[in-house]
Amino acid sequence: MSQTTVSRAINGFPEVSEKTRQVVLEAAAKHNYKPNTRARRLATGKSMTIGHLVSVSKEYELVNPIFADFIAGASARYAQSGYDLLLSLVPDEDEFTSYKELAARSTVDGVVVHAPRVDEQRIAQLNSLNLPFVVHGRSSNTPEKYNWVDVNNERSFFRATQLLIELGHTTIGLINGMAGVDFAVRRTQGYLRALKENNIELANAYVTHSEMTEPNGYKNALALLDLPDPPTAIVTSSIIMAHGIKRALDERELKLGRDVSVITHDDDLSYFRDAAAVPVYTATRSSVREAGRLSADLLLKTIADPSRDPEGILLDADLILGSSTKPPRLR
Amino acid sequence: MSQTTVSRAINGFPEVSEKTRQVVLEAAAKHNYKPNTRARRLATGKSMTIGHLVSVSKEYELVNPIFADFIAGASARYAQSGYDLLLSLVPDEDEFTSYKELAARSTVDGVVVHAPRVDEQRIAQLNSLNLPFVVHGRSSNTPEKYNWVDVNNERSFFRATQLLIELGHTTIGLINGMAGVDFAVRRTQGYLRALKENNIELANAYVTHSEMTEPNGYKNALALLDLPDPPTAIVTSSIIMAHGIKRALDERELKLGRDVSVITHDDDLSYFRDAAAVPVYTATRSSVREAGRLSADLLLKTIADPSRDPEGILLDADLILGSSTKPPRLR
DNA sequence: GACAATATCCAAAGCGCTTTGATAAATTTA
DNA sequence: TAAATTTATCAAAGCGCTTTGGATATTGTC
Repeated sequence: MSQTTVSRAINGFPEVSEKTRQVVLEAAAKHNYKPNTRARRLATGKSMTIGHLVSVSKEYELVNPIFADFIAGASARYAQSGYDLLLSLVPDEDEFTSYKELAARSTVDGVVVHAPRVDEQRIAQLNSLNLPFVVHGRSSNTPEKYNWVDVNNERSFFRATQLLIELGHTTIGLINGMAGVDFAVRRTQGYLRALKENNIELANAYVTHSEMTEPNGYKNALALLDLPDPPTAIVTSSIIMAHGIKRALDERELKLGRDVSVITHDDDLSYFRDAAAVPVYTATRSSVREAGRLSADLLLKTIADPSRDPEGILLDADLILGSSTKPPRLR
Repeated sequence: MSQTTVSRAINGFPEVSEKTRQVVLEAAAKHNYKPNTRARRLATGKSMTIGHLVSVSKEYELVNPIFADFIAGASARYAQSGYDLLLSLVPDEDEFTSYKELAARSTVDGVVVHAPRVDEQRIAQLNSLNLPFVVHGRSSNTPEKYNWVDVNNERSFFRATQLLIELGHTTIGLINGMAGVDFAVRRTQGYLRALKENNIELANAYVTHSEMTEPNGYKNALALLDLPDPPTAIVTSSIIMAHGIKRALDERELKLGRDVSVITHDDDLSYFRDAAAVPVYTATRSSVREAGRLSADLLLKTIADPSRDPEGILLDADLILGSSTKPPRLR
């Protein structure tokens, strides 16, 4: 039997009779034969691989735990379509070089861009490389067209802040992610808009920016509590920071909700699912795993049809009421 | 200039003169030429890829956040040696099938096995596939030889429990990971040995097993606190669970340390680094990122020389004193 | 039953590199 | 200066598939 027939039988082409196909498949099963990945990729000219480059800052050396859930969502879709997932942690200064290499060597058929900044260089660069990509998040100051999947950060944080104001809070802190990262900027905008619409003016010191770690949540909460007029409510960008905030409140013998209200953004991470009937934290919730799925779908569609117009998918976070928000105590 | 010369110039073979090499390299740089990954892999017969299969249980759908840090450690080493990292989340019932496929198609040159069970089937299976691998963890009941990198879990939890006993605690709970997973079993053994050596007998109810999530830490802590004779100290397997335990203590208006002592295992996750001068939690600490690095080194060595005898690397966790452990209060 | 149409199958080319074995040029040795 | 080495380069084979363009066998049509 010829190689051609075997190849067609295995890959489901119609040119081969059902009978022959069965014979081939049985023989393949018997010898545990599977077409060699490397040869197949060379012959087809496709890498059948999606790259996820996660940039790691030299100073911080952090790996954002939301990647685990995002990738879990994406990975399932890739598997369904026969794609592999290539994960690479690169020092952030090497990031574009890495993309260029992936493209030049054609190691991957597409990439996902994580944590875009407000003025994200990578997007124009990737467009010029002609490598299909999807951005998880958006980049406010980037005129280019590109595929993206994002949460409505501005609106979410507007609503969160608005809710606190409606409860009677007027001194509200924001413990946000790193300055310059797009989602953090949009969240600050939403927070500021709510204050403004309610004629509340607050000093810049009520907003902090840092990597979203537990220790940073703690440290920044203490800083806010040490202000001359400490906030009675705090909005924060991550449930991990919320845990740090909680620790700061404990240390100051303040009770979450009663003494200080907290609203957090909740990515619905599998290890921190706040799924009680009444959640611990009032939260703007949006599953990052779902975002991973959608990003993967979008990328696979773009790879299948590269002439496709870039698309943006905007997810709306739910505002979930928990027990961490109450009206402010009278002073 | 012939293909041969170009190939040799780029890959640093000595058969080409320095002058020619420079000419080639300059031309390559000018046209941004990089050898095609697919073609190179087919020609060399190597995939230059390491697979990490993370099994995801259908019921839980959890992604252990320690993978993020483990992989961060491993990824750096792979990059140094020119290897790519293939990440695949597979439903646990399909796991062996996935390994078999990777081997048959020779998609990867080696794999890392995560979260081995006490009686881990995958090890014998992988040995039979002749696919180089390293286990992160060990498998107590597996007679096979294999490469592994593990923490001294038994000893760590023995020391942790011993410390609590020395402080005067006699009723000590253990909030552990899933039953059957090797590290959890060894930790229970260490805990039980310390109790036994100090002639302390406790009912089975003082040990709980579950996925290491925050909500499970909370739930299991409440269960322990509801026992007729509640523990004055708790040992737990993850800093994420420790946060859940803390929440349970808050709810019961018990103070961490003063009312209930807690010792946790601390993987030194980048988002939960407990690095204050006096850490919040007394902990058995061992960097999972370092484990990732060591696993990668071991795997790459094995791939380079497949006849190499399997090696085991045993890391000792540090016992770090924090402020979550105090002598028990008098009742 | 002759011819067209269709269903099956196959030989060979090609994917873009690495590597082997050979040749030509430069250098050393006698 | 001729022969023996060494150095520098190249032509061609091959990695294990997919795919193209034919060839052959089968079926259908009038």
